[in-house]
Amino acid sequence: MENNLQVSLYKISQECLPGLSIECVILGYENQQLKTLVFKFKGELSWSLPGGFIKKEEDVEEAADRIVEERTGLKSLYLKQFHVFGSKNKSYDQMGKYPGQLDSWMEKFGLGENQELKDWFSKRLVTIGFYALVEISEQRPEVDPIFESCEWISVEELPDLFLGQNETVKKALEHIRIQLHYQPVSQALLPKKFTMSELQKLYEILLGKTLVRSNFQRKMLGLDFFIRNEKKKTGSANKAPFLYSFDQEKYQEALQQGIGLRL
Amino acid sequence: MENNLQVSLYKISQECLPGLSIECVILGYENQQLKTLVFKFKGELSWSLPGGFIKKEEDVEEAADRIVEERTGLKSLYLKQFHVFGSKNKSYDQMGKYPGQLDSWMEKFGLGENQELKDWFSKRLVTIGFYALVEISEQRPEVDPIFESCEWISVEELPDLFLGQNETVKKALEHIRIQLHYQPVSQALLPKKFTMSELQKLYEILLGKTLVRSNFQRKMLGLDFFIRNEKKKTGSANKAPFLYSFDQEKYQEALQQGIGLRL
DNA sequence: ACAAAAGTGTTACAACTACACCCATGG
DNA sequence: CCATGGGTGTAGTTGTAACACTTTTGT
Repeated sequence: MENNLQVSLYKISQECLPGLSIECVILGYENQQLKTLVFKFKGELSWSLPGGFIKKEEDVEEAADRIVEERTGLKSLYLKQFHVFGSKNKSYDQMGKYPGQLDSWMEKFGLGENQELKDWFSKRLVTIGFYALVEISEQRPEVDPIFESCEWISVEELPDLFLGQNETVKKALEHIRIQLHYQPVSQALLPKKFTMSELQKLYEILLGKTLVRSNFQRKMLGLDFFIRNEKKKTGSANKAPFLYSFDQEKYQEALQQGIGLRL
Repeated sequence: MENNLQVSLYKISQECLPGLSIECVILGYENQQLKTLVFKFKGELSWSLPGGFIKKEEDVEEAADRIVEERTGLKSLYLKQFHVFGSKNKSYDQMGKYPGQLDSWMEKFGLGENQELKDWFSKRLVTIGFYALVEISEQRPEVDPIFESCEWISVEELPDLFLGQNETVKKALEHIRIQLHYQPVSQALLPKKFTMSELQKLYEILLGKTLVRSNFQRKMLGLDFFIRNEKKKTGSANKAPFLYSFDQEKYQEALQQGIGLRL
């Protein structure tokens, strides 16, 4: 195990571009909450966003795809870079609560005195932030050797992540909020078929305010890129809502122009 | 001269982060046209966006500021990263029309057989794209030793720039267009005091469509973040328009929410 | 006085808000 | 048949589009 880790890290330091990393805010939507996938370091209390490095013979966007896939086990429907974090102070040597922990960290994971690894991880990092939008129910996150576990946590209740990562999440959310009318955000976060209530809840969370149910419904359906499917059996004592899905062609076209709604 | 160039390039290769560059789309507004600053290589017909590298002890944003300042001679009012170009094929070895020109290029500029420089410039590049918005009338662009001249050229009439740079400009414009209601774009491109016509022309260019003068004026003034100043003497046979400026506080506040206008 | 551009008014129409009402479903 | 949540109707308000009208300025 420890050996495997050393080998795979060594491989990274050989195959990847130095000093340039990717960090992913993997967002999903579950139980009417926007959640992000965070990983817990082995034997520590600190949490981290999943990240990785870019192979020398790999496009940056490909790298992000690969990294998300390696972490969640499934291909993300929607992945987008949103910001470069280029503070001169950022490096893996600043992991955890205190700086200068690289030595003890390497020891803990049985990485010994490998100078190449040490050089690699003590480098200043410029990080490209991506956000991925996935449907939680479809994802089976796998856990890396250096991590103990992972968890979907509501973005409202995130613990302290190391270094700037809480800021990273915040920035990703800002970005998504602004791009809501230009990018297929709801499509990526919702299942193929969904009810108007589900769509509304998502909008409410992303916009941070409550919306009037009846008006929301008419405005959305008025946009004319939804397909009405069969009704959903809720199993509860109320009218069965219709399930809707996106009309790909019309949806994409509308996004191109920007969805001009006042919500 | 050639020696100076060699020294300064050598210095870059020593002081900067390898494989990571910055490219700037410096936009200005003049004669009712949106223009970008492009540089012409010495003795060649090809044009390039201004760019540079990030020093090891420098934030990425600082680097962008410095690079814009080095090129235009003035500090930009507004500078923002908008995209990372991470294609695995991008490198300075692909300069000009054909790949593999690095050797002849180095020879032309009297850089000789300097292996360190050659290594530096043959590396794969990941490029962070920034756009800068400046007021053209205030700028006095200076020209780098490797360039022959620079010019403000309308974004509609750009010549072929090398590699992906026409795409870079296009992407920057898309970005600005989407962010128009969330970022102080017009403030940065216009002089401190401006007329409603000037503002309208700018919007028309950014949005790519014509707007009705009278309605535009009322909608804008209705937003309530403009200050009306003295009238402008146009020197022509017509009514003198008011000069407006931005009420900083109210403008920023409105941008925070997003300016909810249908134009 | 005239041309040109700025600024204001007007009217019809579209969109949005708020709320009321009816409909379907399972207990 | 009632509680619950889905779906539609409507009146009042606000925002927008199109175009006409008035005002100001230099020639």
